[in-house]
Amino acid sequence: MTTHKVAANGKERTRKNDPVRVKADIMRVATREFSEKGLSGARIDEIAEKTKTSKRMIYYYFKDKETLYLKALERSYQQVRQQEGELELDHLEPIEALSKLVAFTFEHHIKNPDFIRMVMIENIHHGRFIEQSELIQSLNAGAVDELQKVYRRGLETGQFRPGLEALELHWLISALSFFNVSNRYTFSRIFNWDQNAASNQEKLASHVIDMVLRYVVKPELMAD
Amino acid sequence: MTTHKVAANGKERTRKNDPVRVKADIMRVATREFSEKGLSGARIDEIAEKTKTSKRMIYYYFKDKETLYLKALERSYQQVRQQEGELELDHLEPIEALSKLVAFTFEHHIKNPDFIRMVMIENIHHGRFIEQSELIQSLNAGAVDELQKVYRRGLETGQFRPGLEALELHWLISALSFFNVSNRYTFSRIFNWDQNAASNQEKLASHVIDMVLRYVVKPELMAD
DNA sequence: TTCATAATGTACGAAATGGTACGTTCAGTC
DNA sequence: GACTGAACGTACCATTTCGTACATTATGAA
Repeated sequence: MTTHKVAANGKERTRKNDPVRVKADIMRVATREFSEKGLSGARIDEIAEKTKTSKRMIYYYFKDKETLYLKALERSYQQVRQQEGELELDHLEPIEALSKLVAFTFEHHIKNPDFIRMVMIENIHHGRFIEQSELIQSLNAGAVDELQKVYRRGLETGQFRPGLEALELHWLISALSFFNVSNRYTFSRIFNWDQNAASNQEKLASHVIDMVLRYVVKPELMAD
Repeated sequence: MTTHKVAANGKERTRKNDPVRVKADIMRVATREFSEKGLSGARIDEIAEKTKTSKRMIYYYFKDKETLYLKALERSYQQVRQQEGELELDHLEPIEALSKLVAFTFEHHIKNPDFIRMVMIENIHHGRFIEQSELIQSLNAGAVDELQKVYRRGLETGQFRPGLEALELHWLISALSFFNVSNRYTFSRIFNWDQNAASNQEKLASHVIDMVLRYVVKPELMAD
C-alpha cells in the first residue's frame, strides 16, 4: 500500500506538506490583491482561489484578514528595502552623488507601484497597521543615512548650503517621487496630460533632480 | 381630516417632501463616509443611518453605490475649487506672488484632508471614475492659469528662469503639498518624526516655498 | 376636487463574505 | 510499526451587504 491515493477524477493525488511554499504563495497572492483593491476591497475567497492552496490555509497561517494584510504590508516594505541596497555613492563627488541619489529614488518608486499602493492604502487607514509593526520601523533609516553622508560631504567641500536637515531633504525627495506614481491617474485626467508617457516621465525626472540640486547646492554654483 | 397622522409612539408624523434637502444630506454623509473608508469600505446601510432619511432614498436619487461614489467625488472637487477663489496675485511683484501662491496651495491642501483622501482613493481605483466625469475635468485649469500669469510676469521682469512650463511647475507644487497630507501617517511612523506637529509643519511649509522659489528664480537673485 | 407624478417608508431577498467545524493525511520520533 | 503534532481539504454557517418590491403620502396642475 503506497501513501498516495487516486481521486475520483482519476488524477494522482499525493499531498505534499510544504509549509514554507504554501505560506509564501499565500503572501504573494495576498500582497497583490491587497495592493490592488485595498483591505476592504480584497476578498479572502479570491485570494484563496488564486493560490495553489485553500482558504483554510490562509486562516491556518494568518489568523484573520487583518493579520494577513499586516503581513502583506510588512512584506512590501521588506522587498523595497532590499532592492535599495548598494548605491555606491561614496566615490562620487557630492553634487554628482546627490544627483544619482535622487534619480535612483525617483526610478525606484516607478519600479514599485505595488508598494506605493500599499502605502497609500495604509495611509487611508490612518496608519493603523503600520503602527503595530515594529518590523517596518526597524528596517527604515537606510535612505536617510546615505543622504546624510552625501550632504555632509557637500558641506565640507563648500558646495552645499548649510542649515538643511537630511530628514527634511529626504521628505522632499520622497514627496516628489511618490506623487509621481501615486497620483498619475487623477493628474493625467484633470490636466488632460499623459503623465505616464515616456517623454513626460523623463521631463519630470529631470525637473525633480534639478529642483533638489538647486535647493541644496549654493546658487552661485548653478548655471541658469 | 388633516393631512398629518399620529404614529404609534404618539409623535406627530407629518411628512415633508424636500428633495433638495434630502439629496444634499445624503451627499454630505456619503462624501464623509467614502473619504474615510473608501468605495469598498463604506457601507450604504451606515450612510443611510447617519442620514435623516432612509436607504431607500439613496437608491432613489443615486441609482447605486458606484454612482453615489462618483457624485461624492465630484462634490469634493467642486468644493475645493470653490474655495480656491480669490487669491489676488496681480498686484504683487512676481517673486512675492509666486511665494504666496505656493503658501496658499500648501495651506489649502492641509485644510482639505477629506478631499485629499478622495483623490487617493480614486487613484487606488486607477482613476476609473474620474475618467467618466466630464464635470471634474471641466472645472480644473484655474490653478495653472494663475501660475502661468505669475510666471510670465516673472519672465518679463527677468527674475525668473526661462524654459519652464506652468503645468510642470504646478505638478511640483502639487506633489509637495499633496504628499504632506496624504503620507503623514506612514512617514511619521517610519522616521519616528511627528510630521503633524505645528513646528514641523511650519518647517515643511517654508522648505516647500523656498524650494519652489529656488527652482524658478534666477540663482543670482537668491541669497544663500 | 380629481388626478398624475414625484417623494418617501417598511420590509424583505439573494448573494457575497469572513470565518469555522470536522475530519484526514503527512512526516518525523521512539 | 505505533504514535503524535503539524499540515491540509471539504463543507458549511452566520452575518453582512447591496439592492428591490410594494405600499403610502405629498404636491402641484387641471
